[in-house]
Amino acid sequence: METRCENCIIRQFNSLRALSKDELKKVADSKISKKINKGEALFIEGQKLDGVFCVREGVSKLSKLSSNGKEQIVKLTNRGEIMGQRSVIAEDFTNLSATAINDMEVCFIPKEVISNTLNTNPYFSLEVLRHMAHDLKEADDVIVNMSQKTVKQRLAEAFVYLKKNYGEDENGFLLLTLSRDDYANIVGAATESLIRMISEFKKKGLIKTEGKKIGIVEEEMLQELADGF
Amino acid sequence: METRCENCIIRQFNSLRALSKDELKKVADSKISKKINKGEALFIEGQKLDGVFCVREGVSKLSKLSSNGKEQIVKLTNRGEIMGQRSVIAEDFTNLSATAINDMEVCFIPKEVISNTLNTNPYFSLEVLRHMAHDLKEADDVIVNMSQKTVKQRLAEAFVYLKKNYGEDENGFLLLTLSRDDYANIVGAATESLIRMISEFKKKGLIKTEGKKIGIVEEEMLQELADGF
DNA sequence: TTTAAAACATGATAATTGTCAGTTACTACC
DNA sequence: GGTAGTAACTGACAATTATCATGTTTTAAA
Repeated sequence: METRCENCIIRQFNSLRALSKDELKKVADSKISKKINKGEALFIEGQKLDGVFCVREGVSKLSKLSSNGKEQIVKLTNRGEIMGQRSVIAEDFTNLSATAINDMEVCFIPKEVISNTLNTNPYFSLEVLRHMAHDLKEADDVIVNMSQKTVKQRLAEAFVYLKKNYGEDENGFLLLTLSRDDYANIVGAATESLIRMISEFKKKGLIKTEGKKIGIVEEEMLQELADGF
Repeated sequence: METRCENCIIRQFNSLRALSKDELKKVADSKISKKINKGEALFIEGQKLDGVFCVREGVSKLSKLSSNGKEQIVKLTNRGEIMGQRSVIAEDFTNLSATAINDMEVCFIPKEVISNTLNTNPYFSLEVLRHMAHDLKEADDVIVNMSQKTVKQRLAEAFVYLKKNYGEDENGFLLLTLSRDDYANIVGAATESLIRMISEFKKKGLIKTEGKKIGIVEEEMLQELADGF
């Protein structure tokens, strides 16, 4: 496993690319590489974070418990993303939990390095700002989808999203395999309702399944469904 | 009306407080004061913004149209807030429309001034970052509320929020008067459903109404209702 | 390999919310 | 002061979604 950030291609995909050589060296010297197993938590809602996580490999879900005890998944992270910035910047407890959906490889970067750099390198701040601006826009979209679309539309949209962002294998099944429970927590519905909807999609030939695995068969029709015909 | 930013107290409440004297002077020299009448738009979803708005007086709603044509209100702005930063920072079209809920007084600040300052003053960037971090957290909360709470719970929460953030008059009516339509677009429900729920709350003595005006009678009970008892 | 636990699935039913159709009340403008 | 137009409201009904109960399959561990 590559241990020097200077040689790590992942950083090209996130705000760390704005760092100078010196700054990058500091990050590399202080960072800690970690392996997180599927199902393990990176951090939990309400915790104080001492740094951020840079995702080298694997996918995690960012979720939050509602007062009724149900989990709501707010976002899935991609390879190359930095997690926990919001909390470190606002010097606040995390408002979300992060859980590995498959085996992950992440680098933990202590907050001191991050905040020092934020105070001195405006290009880095700007990069972080751009990333956060993007997250905020996506969050707004999720709000609108949640409140204006039906569960069916949201599920159709989720399938299209998962194919676009995580791809599929040679047999046309989504590379990112989620449990039915996770699907329910993404679209914000009862697990039973969600399973029924998956059955319905399958019956209509929009998707195919093989155990947990789900394949997108009719992407255009799913997209139309998501948009409300 | 005060015309020099140097003397404007409003800026203490937003990221502009991180500006140096020189920077502040530049802002003051380039800014344009505007009055926006109730119901008028500050900007519209999909537009390219040439700057940001600093709210001196009045309240606006940030909303987005869903594909089915319904409006979803994502956020109400407070006095002192800066609007349009996300779009200017990301050099992106606005994803939201801003409409005045009552008569407003705002200052328009051209984007060049903002982006120059972002590139040179890390404290300003950090302030903007903190503000955006706060918005992002709130957006996450809204997502969870939208997907996990009932319309009744969301409405109860909205009433408590409006009282806390905008206060009430001497007779116990909310200072911020919204149309039933706006309420529906905040909680994400059909207008008829929302009106029915207002009637129900009134019948139960949780709120009182007088035309459009709404007064909070049983704040604790509303809060409990919002939390799911 | 058996067995317990978890995940997946389906049916029946109830609760929530939306839609359509219509009435009443308020507001603004000639 | 009449009238057009919009907002507020109500009823009846339909669609969507949650809940509870129960059975089946898959997974993982003893």
